[in-house]
Amino acid sequence: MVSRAGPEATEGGTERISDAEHAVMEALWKRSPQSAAEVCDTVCQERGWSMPTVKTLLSRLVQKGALATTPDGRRFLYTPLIARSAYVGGESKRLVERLFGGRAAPLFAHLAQAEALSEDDIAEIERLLQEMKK
Amino acid sequence: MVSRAGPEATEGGTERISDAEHAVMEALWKRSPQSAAEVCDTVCQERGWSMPTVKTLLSRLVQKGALATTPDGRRFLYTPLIARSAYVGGESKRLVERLFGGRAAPLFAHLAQAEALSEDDIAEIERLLQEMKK
DNA sequence: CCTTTACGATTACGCTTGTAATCTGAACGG
DNA sequence: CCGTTCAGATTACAAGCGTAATCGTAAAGG
Repeated sequence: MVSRAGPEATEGGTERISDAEHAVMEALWKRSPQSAAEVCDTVCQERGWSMPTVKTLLSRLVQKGALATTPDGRRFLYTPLIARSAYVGGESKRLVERLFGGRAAPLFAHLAQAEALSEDDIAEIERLLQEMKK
Repeated sequence: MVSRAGPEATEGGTERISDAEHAVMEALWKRSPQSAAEVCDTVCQERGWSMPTVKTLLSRLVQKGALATTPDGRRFLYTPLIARSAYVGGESKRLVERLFGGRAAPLFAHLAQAEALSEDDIAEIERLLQEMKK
């Protein structure tokens, strides 16, 4: 094939990862490489999917450049090409930008107000703040 | 009509608001009520949309129960039915859950690490923390 | 060898989203 | 009264997504 006219044929992980795809990525971030069957073991149970679904998602992620495949006998092993931290960072930034004009403090205020912060969270954040000030 | 057989026929804003729809909501959160034309004035410029697009988004939002309409002469005025803070809270929570296992501290750590926190942010967060501890 | 099986690849299909054109009916100008 | 115009409503349509069945083929077992 190779004739795919995608805008970023040769590039690393740029295209957006969907929600379902994200679940698959999580499995592979936890451990990699894994075969499709192994990924399914994890994910199919969590989300009630069937094998074909996982296959599709894996393929799409490969297409998007988010996963690499290594042949292993007659099957493939999948490995993430983008780091979890990069994904998480990107998503967080998107949210902060979309909802809080790019400022993180309002996000924090919101979480605080919504009582989405546990005691532990607060303690840890304080610790982080201390650390940052040094 | 009232015959909408959605799972939450009588409820406030439950259904998910898409990205494009969100832009429209923002315009109406900033000021409301507004007519379609007024919303378009704001949004069409920001996002390069045309009037019909805005109309569609407004309709979908009404369908979803996110906007109310008030007849005003031969047109409608649109008013948000869900508060911005509710939306923002929901989205934030979704993100924290999806990406950080529901704990906010890791999100914070991430933002800190990514240097997405300005001096001001940090100062304000400290202030908020102080307040919360009281 | 030939059949079963276990893969990845291909195809499918309905839903949502982004973006918009067209239709229809009411108001307003003459 | 009648045509023009300006609303909302209806329809459109391609792309992305969630979910999956089917196909083709290579391995593995008898």
